[in-house]
Amino acid sequence: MSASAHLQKAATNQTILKPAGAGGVRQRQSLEARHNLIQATIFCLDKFGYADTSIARIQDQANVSRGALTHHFPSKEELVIATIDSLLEKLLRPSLPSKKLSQTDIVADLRWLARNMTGTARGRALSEVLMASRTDKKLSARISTRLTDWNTKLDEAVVGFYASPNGDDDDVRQIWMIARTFMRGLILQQPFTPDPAQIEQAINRFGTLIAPYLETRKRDGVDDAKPL
Amino acid sequence: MSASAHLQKAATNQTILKPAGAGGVRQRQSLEARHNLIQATIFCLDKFGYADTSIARIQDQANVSRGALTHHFPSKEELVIATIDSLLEKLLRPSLPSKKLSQTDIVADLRWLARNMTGTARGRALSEVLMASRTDKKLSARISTRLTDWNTKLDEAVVGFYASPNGDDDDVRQIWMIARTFMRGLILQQPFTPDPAQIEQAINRFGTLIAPYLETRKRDGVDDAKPL
DNA sequence: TCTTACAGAACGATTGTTCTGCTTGTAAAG
DNA sequence: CTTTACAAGCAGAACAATCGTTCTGTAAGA
Repeated sequence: MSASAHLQKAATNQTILKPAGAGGVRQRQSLEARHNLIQATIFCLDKFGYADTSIARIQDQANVSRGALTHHFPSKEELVIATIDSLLEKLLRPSLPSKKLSQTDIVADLRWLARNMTGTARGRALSEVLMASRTDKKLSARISTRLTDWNTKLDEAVVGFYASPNGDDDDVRQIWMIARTFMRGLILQQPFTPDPAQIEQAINRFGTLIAPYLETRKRDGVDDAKPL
Repeated sequence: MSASAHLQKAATNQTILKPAGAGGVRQRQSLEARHNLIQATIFCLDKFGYADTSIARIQDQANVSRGALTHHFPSKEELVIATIDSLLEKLLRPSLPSKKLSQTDIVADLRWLARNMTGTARGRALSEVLMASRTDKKLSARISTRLTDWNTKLDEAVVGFYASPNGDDDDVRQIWMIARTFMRGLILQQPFTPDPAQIEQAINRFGTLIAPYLETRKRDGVDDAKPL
């Protein structure tokens, strides 16, 4: 079975029209195995870095056999792609059952953003893949459209929350693109600035820098995803 | 017994002119080999990334034998450390024979900063090592003091060029720390934003964000290094 | 019965390190 | 200045370990 077919199958399985909880023992186990492998990949990317994330490490972390892994993901690249898909989906629509957008405190939103990008295993794992994709052209070719699409979706979500004082939505997009870039840089800046307090202060200060150019938009009461 | 043998062979050597002021032919060759190996390492880090920068690739790029490489650097870690030292030194004191600090145009300085950190092989190579050091604790332990020291030196240089309107030098340090973080983030943001023009616009915009909080200090005419 | 899900051995290629042997610059000894 | 001893510089084979992939065999749900 080809790799893309695998992915398509996994995607359609999620929207299968079956009674909740059912869906076959076989299918359920398979999806669970896939999920475990992806979680293990995220864990290894975060803990060992992209360079030292090997198939053996992942299968060891996921507690599955080598055969099971290669069955679900015929190559390492497929596993990485699937992991990225999982990362992007989770990072775009995080579970926030109780906490909502602060609306009034941009700095608080920035802190939330920083926490998602540098304070979680998912955020750090994505950074590892992003850095690797810079030189791995084969990987880059397969994820570039996903990343740009994701970025666009993010921009649209942000525009739904914030507005520019001069009314230009592109300005909002640019400000938040700068914010995201700054957050990503924190991962690389950390070795230079080991003091967490200094990092936090920088985040707060950055918030005051961009705050004058952002206004909170009137919300419609929809519990949308947070802007990342 | 073999002494006379290779002494006769040694007589076939061409006479080498000693360069005036240099410390021996042997030493010079050795330093040159080290330099070539470090340059090759930078090249490979930039082109192949940290994960795919192997000893074989480096020795191939530097056109030296495996024995020569292991002679100068007994382990890969030593080579990486030496490369980092070279990178930090070059990045702190770049050669700018004609161009000087603009003094009046902060955005121009930011562009120069961005070019040094993301537009050169050295800057990208350093980013690769920084990302790798996040999970490689052995490497991190060996370079952490170097990095923090380098960061401190950078801050001092920056304070020599810029001042805060409120007179607080720490504020200048913080602003430029934010600027450096933003620049580092550009490397990770690039896969999301492939359009170079958009990147450049973001840099310019970022400059306008921090410009109100920076004043150019009266310079003493010293041709110091540019702040990075 | 047949396909899916999995287990695990085997594969060649490549990793970084260690080792042996040869060449050669250098400096002390004559 | 010549001779000689020696360590530094270097070439390359050999090493075990690990890489990702491919393969055959087995169990079980559909």
